[in-house]
Amino acid sequence: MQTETINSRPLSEIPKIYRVLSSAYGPMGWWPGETQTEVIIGAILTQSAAWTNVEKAISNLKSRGLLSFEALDKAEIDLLKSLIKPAGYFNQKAKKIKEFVKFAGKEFNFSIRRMEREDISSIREKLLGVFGIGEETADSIILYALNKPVFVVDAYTRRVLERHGIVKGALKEKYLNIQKIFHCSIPSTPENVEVYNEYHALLVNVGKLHCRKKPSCEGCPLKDVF
DNA sequence: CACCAGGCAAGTA
DNA sequence: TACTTGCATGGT
Repeated sequence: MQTETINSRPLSEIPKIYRVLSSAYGPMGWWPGETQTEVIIGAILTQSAAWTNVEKAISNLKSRGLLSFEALDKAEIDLLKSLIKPAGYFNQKAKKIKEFVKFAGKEFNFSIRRMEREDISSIREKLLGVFGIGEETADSIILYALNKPVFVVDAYTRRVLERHGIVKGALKEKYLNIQKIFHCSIPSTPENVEVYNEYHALLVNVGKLHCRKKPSCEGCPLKDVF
């Protein structure tokens, strides 16, 4: 047994936040994506981009039949750039997608099934070795595409924890340390995949509504709870 | 007009 | 290790 408290607050506040947000907003239905491959490509495209713009890019790819690893691997990179343009950073992201599918081919013979057979720490390490895949994107792929229990930490997660005084210095804290707080409170087991999925979506949602620069805490379900 | 969105890599000190 | 900067479109 290790960390029982976070800044002198009981660890049980993590699941409590989840309960409050869940009853306030209900099922969020993340991640939007018809296939596992689409979720993975979406995870790369959504890096520092608005989801509405990512949808346009994915729609463009889909209409050209470019949502399979094999097709993406064969496609001209300039075509790829033109199709994903709405998602922004298209030069960077086209290269990232190319590097990812090359990795998927070499390491897993373009098979998501083979990718799923890896255990979490192994696949996470491999993903982090791919150009363009950082910690959040790697964990998003593992959770939302491969359905394995890792908690995704993003900027909103940090802002919410910071704003409500749950974790002081959350904005600066290392990714794995923030993640550990959630893993210690809600164990990384297959039964909790749905909880991790929903929890991350709920944090992004409440963050968007109430945790931007201008404090608009009015109506926030977490107001006066912590 | 300014600001920012479900980050990351590369460069600098 | 700890900052800083470039990457780019589209909505508010």
